[in-house]
Amino acid sequence: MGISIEVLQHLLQQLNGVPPADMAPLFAATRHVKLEAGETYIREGDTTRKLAYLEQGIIRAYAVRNNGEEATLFLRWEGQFIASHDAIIRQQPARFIYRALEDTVLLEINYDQLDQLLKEHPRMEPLRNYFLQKMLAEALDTIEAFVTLSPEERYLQLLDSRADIVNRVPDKYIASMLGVTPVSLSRIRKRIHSRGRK
Amino acid sequence: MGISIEVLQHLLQQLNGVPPADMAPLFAATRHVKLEAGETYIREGDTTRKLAYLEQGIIRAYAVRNNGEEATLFLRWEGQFIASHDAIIRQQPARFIYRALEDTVLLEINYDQLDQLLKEHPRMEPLRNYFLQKMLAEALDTIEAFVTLSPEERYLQLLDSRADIVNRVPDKYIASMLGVTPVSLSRIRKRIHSRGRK
DNA sequence: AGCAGAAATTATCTTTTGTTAACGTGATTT
DNA sequence: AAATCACGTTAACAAAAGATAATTTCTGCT
Repeated sequence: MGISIEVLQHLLQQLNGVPPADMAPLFAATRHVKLEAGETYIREGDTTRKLAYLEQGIIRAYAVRNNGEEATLFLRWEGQFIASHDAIIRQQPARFIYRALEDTVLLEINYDQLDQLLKEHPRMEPLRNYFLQKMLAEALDTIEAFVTLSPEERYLQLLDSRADIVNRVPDKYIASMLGVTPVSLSRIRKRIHSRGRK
Repeated sequence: MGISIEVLQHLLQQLNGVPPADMAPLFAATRHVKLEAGETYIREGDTTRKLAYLEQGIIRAYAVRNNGEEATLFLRWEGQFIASHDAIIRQQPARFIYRALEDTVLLEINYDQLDQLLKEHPRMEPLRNYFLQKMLAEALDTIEAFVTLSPEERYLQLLDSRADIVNRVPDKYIASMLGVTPVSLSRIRKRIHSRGRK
């Protein structure tokens, strides 16, 4: 089924006691976007400033390297926010590509519109803080994993915390997110299994 | 010498046209903190919510692993912001330690005070957005480097962009920030030099 | 200047990862 | 049903990194 819009509404209410009435103009500015599996949401060079809440599905953000290889930066799934970072944070064309791995439903808002809205309704600023902080916390967790854990440990951690996501996503994307090649991830899995059997 | 407070003031003015007069209460709530080289700014378990602007010096944030080893998450230097992430973002005791690598001068504000201030002066919200976005952008860059570059490439990139910082910081901290051991960084350096000579 | 401790390098050996290519397997298409 | 394609696994070898310890170099301090 996925996570309904009510969850988001509930979340926002909790944030800083923003009363539901105040949120009407916000939701009025949003729209639902449906992506098919494999469809691109944001492409390299895009300058549109989008912020979206994932109601259903998985989106993969990846960079294309000089040699043509793709490197997955992160995955986002239902209940998380996704934003065109470069455009929003740096006023710069997107360096990354955002593509749906499954059929995906987003609740999207144009960031410039949101900006305007927050100027008129400063009471809702906690919303912006909320997703910025959430994305920052996730990013710092990722960095922590890179400096404190081996690839194998990172994979085990991911399995532990998000086994459902790991099973929904092709291994090659998991591998590049962990900073290793698919071949290496395959060996890691083999090692884990052979140890588990003993 | 370091970067003076005027730079910060100037920065804030540019942010969203916050008039200087509005900033008086903000600066009234700040205080200068001086740290000696080696002094700890935030220790593991701390719950104080601090946000600081680095006027001079370098601070290292690191985690202590189960085996007692330290893993450097990041370095921050003059002109950057530093915040007790766990306390601010997650309302959670700090998992990381922040320690000055050199004599350091901070312009510090208590985050709860800032929160209060921003409620009274919503015009200054862009300040909060600014440092959140800046920290997020940096974190995403770090993640990008981890998934797209080898340790050697990450080191070269760091040398390229921040040679001054690399030279001010012991190699072992640089190494753990890059996700490798000091021994390995030493070999990387050797490889680079030997290639450079040819 | 000389000493002590920390930091960096080097050496040796083991483990892991990268690279390339071959092989199986399951899904999709025609 | 056959062919195709993408994905994961396996193999073989090269390159890099981890672990440990010895050694050298650097730094701070008295």
